[in-house]
Amino acid sequence: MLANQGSTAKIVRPTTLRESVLERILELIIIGSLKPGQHLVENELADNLGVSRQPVREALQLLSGEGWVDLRPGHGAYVHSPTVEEADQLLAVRTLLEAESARLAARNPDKTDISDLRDICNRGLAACVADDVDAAVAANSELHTAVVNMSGNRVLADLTSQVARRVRWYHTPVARHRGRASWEEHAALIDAIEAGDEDVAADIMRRHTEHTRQSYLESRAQNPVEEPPAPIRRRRPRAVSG
Amino acid sequence: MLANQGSTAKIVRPTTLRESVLERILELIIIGSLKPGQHLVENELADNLGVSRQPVREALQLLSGEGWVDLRPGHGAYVHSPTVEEADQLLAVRTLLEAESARLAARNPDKTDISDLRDICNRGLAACVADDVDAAVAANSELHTAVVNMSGNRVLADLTSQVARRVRWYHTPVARHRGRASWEEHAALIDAIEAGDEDVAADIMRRHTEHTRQSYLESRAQNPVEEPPAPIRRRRPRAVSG
DNA sequence: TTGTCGTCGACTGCCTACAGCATACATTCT
DNA sequence: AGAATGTATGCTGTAGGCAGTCGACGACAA
Repeated sequence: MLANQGSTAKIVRPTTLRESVLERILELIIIGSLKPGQHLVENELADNLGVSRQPVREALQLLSGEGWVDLRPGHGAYVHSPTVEEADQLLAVRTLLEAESARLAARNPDKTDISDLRDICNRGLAACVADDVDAAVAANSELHTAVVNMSGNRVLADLTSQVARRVRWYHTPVARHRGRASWEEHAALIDAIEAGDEDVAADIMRRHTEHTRQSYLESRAQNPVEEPPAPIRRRRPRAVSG
Repeated sequence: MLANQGSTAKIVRPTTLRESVLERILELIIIGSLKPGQHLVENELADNLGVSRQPVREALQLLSGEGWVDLRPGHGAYVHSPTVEEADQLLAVRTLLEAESARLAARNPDKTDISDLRDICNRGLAACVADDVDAAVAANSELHTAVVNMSGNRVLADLTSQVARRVRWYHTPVARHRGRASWEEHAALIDAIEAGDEDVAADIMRRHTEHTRQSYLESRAQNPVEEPPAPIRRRRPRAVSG
């Protein structure tokens, strides 16, 4: 189901400089060392990372493809900073995608997958009781990932991940952890998947992610971030066919 | 995410070389001059386009972000060639996204938008009757684009476009035009949107795109493409949070 | 004070060149 | 003959450098 990481290990990764630069910049963005809206000067990054500008440039291009940074031709790269509106739309789409994942997962539930889910759920609940926020967040993330992978639709999984990334949860930590109620919803979800109740599973997931969305929006309303002037992105519209 | 093209027109486009190279390569891919699975040698492209390798490289990186080409570190870029499985999954996701678009469009229908839809629909039907396949395909594309835009969710529109692009319809032209029945479905869809029938609109769109999916798959089953060895994509799994 | 112009600094975009692999072929050994 | 190894070639990855361009700041005029 999930690309088996085991076999991938066999492949010799020609771990290019560009890739490692990409990872490091990404890390800096995630931990918040590079703030949303910040201008990423190629020379600075190159110097700090001890490489030339070229790998940095290419890493930035790749990051833009994943929605982490925005490219303004002639101006350089800026850390992507989703507006409230965009975050709202992203979360709406996420709800849609994850609900479908839950539906597909329930369509042909797998015994081992289910038991994995239960393990994760138990760990998450334990972490929640122990007030270990980090562990709870990790388990939560793990669980959602497991469900989308169970859908069997890799495209769906990819898009979900992409969409979730672009929300930038880390800037509103409050929303990442809604406590015990969240885990009860998870448990109910697993039950529905195990029972093969497509509609129920989808509905639970939908409401669950909708809760998260509300949490996020409220959290963001309380901690308003100054919205930097929207970078001029030059996207060309492509027709939809069919 | 999709910049409004109207205001963009005013902005002086610092049309970089990389961007024009990107457009030209994209065109070559679309018209089929560069075939799926083909190895894109940077030097060749650079020579043919009369530029250096650098802009070509960067254009390829950007194209990889949009799913047009696959990058194999140390090997270069290859025109993306979706497997039947991937195309199937893409179309499944497209169904999901477009059905939601139709739902949202029906949630707050706009008079002028509706009349635009009808115009497009009439043109499409006329083209269909006149056996003008190109015009019919264009109208079809236009209509779907209009509906996703009516959803008011830019992220949704963007993702839909992205997903649709990755299917590569042009390699199975048969599936792009299902004739008159398709336009009757469109007409019904517009009625539902105008009436504000969310569920009906979503359902019509779902079945409509599902038809297209079936068409595509059958068409591809009849014209099997030799599947090139899957390039080793190095996707790093990212956690989903929330 | 406000609007306009010109200069300056900084950064990006692009080019050329070199180094490092990967693949394919030729060669040698068993 | 078959397998393993050496070699050659083509391509990618990276470095460094130059020119063009954008934005900011300050000077000058209304």
